[in-house]
Amino acid sequence: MKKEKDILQHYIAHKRLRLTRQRQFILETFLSMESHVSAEELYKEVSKRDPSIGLATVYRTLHLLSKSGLAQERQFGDGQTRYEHDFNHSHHDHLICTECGDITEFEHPMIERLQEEIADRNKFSIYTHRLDIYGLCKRCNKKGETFMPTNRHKGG
Amino acid sequence: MKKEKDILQHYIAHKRLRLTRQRQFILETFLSMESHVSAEELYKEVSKRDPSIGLATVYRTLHLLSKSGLAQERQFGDGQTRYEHDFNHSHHDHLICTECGDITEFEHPMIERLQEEIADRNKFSIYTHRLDIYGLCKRCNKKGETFMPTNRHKGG
DNA sequence: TTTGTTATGATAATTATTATCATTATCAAA
DNA sequence: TTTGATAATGATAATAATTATCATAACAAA
Repeated sequence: MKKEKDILQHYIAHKRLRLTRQRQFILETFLSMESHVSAEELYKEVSKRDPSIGLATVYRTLHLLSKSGLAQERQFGDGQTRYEHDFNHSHHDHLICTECGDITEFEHPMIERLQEEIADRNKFSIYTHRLDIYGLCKRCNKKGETFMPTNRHKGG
Repeated sequence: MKKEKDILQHYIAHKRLRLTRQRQFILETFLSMESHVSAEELYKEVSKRDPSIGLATVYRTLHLLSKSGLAQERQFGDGQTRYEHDFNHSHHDHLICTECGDITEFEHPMIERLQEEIADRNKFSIYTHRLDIYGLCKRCNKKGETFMPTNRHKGG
């Protein structure tokens, strides 16, 4: 938290912006929530403790956090942009359950390595990447055991 | 083309829907274009040769093609849903240039294999997945050579 | 303080997509 | 073939997420 505030402060100073009460409070709230929040969800939480803060400011601050490296914008296909914590979080990928919406994070260095290999081969310089695997989580797998095939993915 | 039309026909019969002039024409046009088109782009192309076809029908038909397995909906982060050809196309991933928007496809069986490994470990059954790598393509890399760092990606 | 911005909140505007609805087209059965 | 039930269409209104606008307030430096 202290560290994150420093990062924001540094970015703000660098860009000659201003560190406002709202920005600090939105950052705090963002960090206190679990990752993958939408602007609307964050706004609701922020409003609880400070109803004076507007939705537009939440959107603006989320962009600011993205640019300063504290958050990462992502779309998981439900129509709204979601924001992940992006400081002191090593890169990770996602297992997304299409049944219950549960998101599990995982890391796999070897996959990362292979991606670099591909980038090199294409003279492509990687800025970031996303690997999302969609399917049924352990629990939902169990529920539908009788009629769910176990590996419906397309061969590659 | 023949095969794709058969698939659509089969799906339509199965669901007791109707094979209309519009649906056939939209499918044809979709297949004639490069992959990763948006509804708007497809509509524009369709309109050229048949201005009577409405935008809503293009949207509806794209959903139909998705359900029948001829197209796959995807979001690449530019705000609109894009549709890929999804018949007789083996699974592939994407290198997406954040500068010029160019999308290059690639395949890497080893990465696929590692994903299955992770899924197994989490008792997760894969339905599909997406791996998108964002960065600068060969050409854009060259353009900004003087001030673009070559590997801005975060370590995993 | 004053002064010159930048940020905010309320809300209008925009954009992509979906829903509505009167009219038309399809298709199976007579 | 006609017919009749109903699915599909086109035009457009509605929705939802996000962005722009703008008058007012807050900040930071002199």
